[in-house]
Amino acid sequence: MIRSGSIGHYKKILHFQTIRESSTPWNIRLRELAKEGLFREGLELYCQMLRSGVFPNVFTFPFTLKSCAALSLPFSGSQLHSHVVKTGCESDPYVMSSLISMYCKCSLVGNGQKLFEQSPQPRKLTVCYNALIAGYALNSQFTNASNLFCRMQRTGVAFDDVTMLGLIRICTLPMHLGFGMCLHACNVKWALDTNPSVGNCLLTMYVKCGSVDHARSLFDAMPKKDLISWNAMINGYAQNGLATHVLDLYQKMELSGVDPDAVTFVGVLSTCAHLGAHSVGRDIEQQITRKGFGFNLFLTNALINMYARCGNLTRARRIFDEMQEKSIMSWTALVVGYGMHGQGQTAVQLFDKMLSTGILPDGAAFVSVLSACSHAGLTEKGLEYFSQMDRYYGIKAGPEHYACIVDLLGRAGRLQEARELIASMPVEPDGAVWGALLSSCKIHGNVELAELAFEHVIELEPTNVGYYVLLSNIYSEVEDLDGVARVRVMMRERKLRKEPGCSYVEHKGKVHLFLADEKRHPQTKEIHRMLDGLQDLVNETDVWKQNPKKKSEGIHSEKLAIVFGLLNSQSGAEIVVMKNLRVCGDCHLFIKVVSKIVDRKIVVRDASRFHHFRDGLCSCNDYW
DNA sequence: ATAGGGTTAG
Repeated sequence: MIRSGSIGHYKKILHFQTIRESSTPWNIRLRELAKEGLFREGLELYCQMLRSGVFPNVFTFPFTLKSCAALSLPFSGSQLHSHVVKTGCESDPYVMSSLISMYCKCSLVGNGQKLFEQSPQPRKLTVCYNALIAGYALNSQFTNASNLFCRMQRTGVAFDDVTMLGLIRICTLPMHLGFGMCLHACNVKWALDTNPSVGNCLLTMYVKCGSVDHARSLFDAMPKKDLISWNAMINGYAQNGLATHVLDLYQKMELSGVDPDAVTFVGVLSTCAHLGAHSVGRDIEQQITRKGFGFNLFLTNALINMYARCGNLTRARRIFDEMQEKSIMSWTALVVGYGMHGQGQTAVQLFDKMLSTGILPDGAAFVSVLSACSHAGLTEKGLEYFSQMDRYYGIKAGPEHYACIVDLLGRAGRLQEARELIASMPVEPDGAVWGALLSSCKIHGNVELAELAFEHVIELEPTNVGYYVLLSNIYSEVEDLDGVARVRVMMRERKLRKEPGCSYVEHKGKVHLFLADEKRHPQTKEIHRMLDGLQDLVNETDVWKQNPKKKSEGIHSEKLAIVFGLLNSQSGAEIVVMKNLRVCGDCHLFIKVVSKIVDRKIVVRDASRFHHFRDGLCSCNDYW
């Protein structure tokens, strides 16, 4: 393995002027290694080349510099820079652009900039401008990049499609989307005909700005779609939480004969994780194994995440244990999994083990462990972590951490403390923070505080129907019918309709989605027949008759999903229903009784923390 | 034979 610094030892060799072996075969091998992504091997070969007394030339450095950039080894990179100077290659514009790019990718934009400015004007070719513009883009320096582009035009240096790629990349914030759309307008021809990269880059820009619809129309309009186009679109949907679109597009991709690669699977797996689509995910894993992608860190982490969120912690753990190189993503994904499935102790132990391994936690890692503590009722432990965040690790708590702690205190019944914590927050509380307080008020039946939390949460997220439903349920639990009516009026005034609640069950690699009163499912008749039968049985039981809280509910989506599960799963297997708890009404008692009657375990999992529902609801006919 | 650039996880 190459250590940064080791390249320096060979500098002396470069002084000797003897007859030398040709560098050509070495350069060719270097090119091959770079192409295969074997960057460490490439750098080792370079050292070997110097040891053998072979002189590097202008064809050598681009490959080695690329390796330093890819591995983010600025020290080795700057040593290569000195080799470039020693061998007189610095006057070569291509080597210079490689150097600029290397510095920028190692976050040393200043060095790249200095190099660029020091070089005389005639030597600054388009590639040099491109390298620096891309470097600015990589380091989110919007103004510098656009200024350099202006300067390029003033100086009369031609720009090309690669210049455009750099410029488009800086428009990933909604505030810059206007500029990006101008670039799109100017580049229609390139984007569509010549170079799919430009289209892919524009597509990603739209996705990152949240304009998925723009991205999709561009995608549909591209005549030359390559693998990366498909990946960009699939991952775009995945990042914006449009689960059905991801699976839909993935299917279309397979049909159109494009071979998915590791990047494709990362997006699809993340969607499976959010949907709890365990068997789709397992299917993907088999494909991955067949294709031999097993060693990709991104992919392995995506797999762990998928299994962990789907509740298959044994499998997630096994993949995790077998990894030779773990990243913070791997640990966090597993902590999230244990936390989600009620194994808070294990989550905490794992998090502590991560710390003892020397991995520094980041903000997201703390979110995972804090939420695990809150779900498992490990209140003190959670508060301890929270206090350590800034003190030991210098991580400032964001609203997402406060939301966890409010939830933690709230579940423990410490509502006043939760409220005081919100008041003391150095950052503005967001909807999730007040929402957590509101949910806690529902658990503990605190109407007064609920009203306060509701006022705030509605100000921040006026169109989030879930909160209205939550408050209405709080009122109805204390039989405050005026309250319920007030919420109804408020919703009507704001033209908000309660989104139909939805539930789904996974069966044989397909996700079957049900709305309340859903009649479009192919098995509707059977389902209703069985549901009616069950309801009759339920009505006869003593538990049902004696419970004052029973309600004459309508046909909840989860009832349909449960019955579908009963009809289609093996006898004895547990029925897992995913449901957006915040929007759906409850039928706990019904489930409890049915579970006794049919002697099956029925698990209802909360899927509402995933914002994927809007999408699912729109296409309730999709079974895949 | 050399350059700059597009897609990926918690």
